[in-house]
Amino acid sequence: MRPDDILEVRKLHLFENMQEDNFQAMLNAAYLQTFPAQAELIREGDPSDFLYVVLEGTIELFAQSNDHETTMAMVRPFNTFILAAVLKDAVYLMSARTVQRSRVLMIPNSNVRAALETDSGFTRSIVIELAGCYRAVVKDQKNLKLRTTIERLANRLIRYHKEQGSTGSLELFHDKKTLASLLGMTPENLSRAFNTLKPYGVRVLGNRIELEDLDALETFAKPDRLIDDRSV
Amino acid sequence: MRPDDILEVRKLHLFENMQEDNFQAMLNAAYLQTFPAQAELIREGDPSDFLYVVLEGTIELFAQSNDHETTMAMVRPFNTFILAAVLKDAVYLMSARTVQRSRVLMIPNSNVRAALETDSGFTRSIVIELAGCYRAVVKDQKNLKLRTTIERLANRLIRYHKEQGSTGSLELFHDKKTLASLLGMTPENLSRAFNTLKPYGVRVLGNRIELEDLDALETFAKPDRLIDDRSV
DNA sequence: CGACGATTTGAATAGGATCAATGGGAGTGG
DNA sequence: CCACTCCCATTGATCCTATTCAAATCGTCG
Repeated sequence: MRPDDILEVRKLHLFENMQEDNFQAMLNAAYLQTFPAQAELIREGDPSDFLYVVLEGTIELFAQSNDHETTMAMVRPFNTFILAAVLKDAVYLMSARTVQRSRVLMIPNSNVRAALETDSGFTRSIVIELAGCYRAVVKDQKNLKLRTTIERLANRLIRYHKEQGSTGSLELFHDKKTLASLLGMTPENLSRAFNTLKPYGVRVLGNRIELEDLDALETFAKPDRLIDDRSV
Repeated sequence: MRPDDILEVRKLHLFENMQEDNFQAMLNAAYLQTFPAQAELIREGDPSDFLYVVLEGTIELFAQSNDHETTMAMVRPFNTFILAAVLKDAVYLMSARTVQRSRVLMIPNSNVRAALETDSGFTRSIVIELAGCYRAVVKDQKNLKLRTTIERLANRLIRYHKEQGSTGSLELFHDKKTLASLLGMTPENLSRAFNTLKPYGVRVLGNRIELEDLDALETFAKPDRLIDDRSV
């Protein structure tokens, strides 16, 4: 692993409270890998072997059952995925593949659990990270059960817009197909949903979306901080 | 708190790895309360103040937004709820009310976090508990996104049947209205879904459901251990 | 240029929601 | 004890959202 990579990883929330020697030991056992787009990293049902930390790129978490497939989440730097499976030493509940070329830190299962036992700073970080993951899924579920598809799209646009600096326009960092699945609808429906939002100033230019009347869109979308605020 | 209550609490997974003096300190600060049916325990959006452990009865976790309300989960003994909010010292994402008269242990927020710092056995239990909660919600979400309402009902019946000892019949421990909301459908639709399952041997007798042809039902439901098995 | 996949549009359908009305217990008060 | 009420559950009819199927368009890449 390159020295600047190490410095970068060291600064992640997950590791910042960790003792230096424990950190070194864990890093020695870990792999830093770069995957091309569309690479399958893990498959649901397999026993967990690594904790993954996304350093660059985008990872799609998805699940299948019954001949259907759905996108569960998109993981961006600098977040982890599949943490719960590692902690419980259980099988993965979701599969993961890269969307773009991505750089990923892979920490063997046993090393994570060893560090958990010996390093209380790390344990604290893990607890916070895991609690954050839990709350994210709960928000997702509220989103799914309490809103229509169009409301979900509107609120997602508002969220991405804010995350990208509220410049009046935003970039979708994944396919519309994937966005549709993430929001729990079909691609055809997503396309129609965009049309429905046109009167509220939503303009679609490929992967770039312009929000020309944020007030109107927010009035329609009724954002709810207990669903949409990632920081809550 | 009565001595036999203390013994009972001591045996919970969450506390069994805790040091005796830490356990005593925590219990001294905790409240053991009995609530009548339909009592509201917490409201979403409020800052977290207690970690709750259900000792007896049933608690409904629900959420509201946009004039709609949905049941997120039913918590039965001996599970905790609202753990993530306590750990992050954040506001609750869900509200909670009793379904039946229920006995609940309430541990103040600060005591949970103090014990987390000082007792590594407790920390380990918390991590496992939280990871379990996370995986439960992920399964719920797969259930919602990958199955139709009828499939969800069929698999839920199979699950309850197994949990209650596979005797050929099962008891719903909550209203059909609540079950409908939990499964993400309307009460009217639940009623129709039961009718649709009649050819597979599902007989409804008030709160008691008899499964007269489990094979047929399972063939229809296609249970998936990565969704339906609570132990995975 | 041609091929392929992604996106959009259109038409038909299905699944589920809503609205309305009825039946059925459980609890209440006379 | 019985009538009354209220809430839950069921049933029917209709509406609406979203899916499916089909086809056209667009853009990208070789």
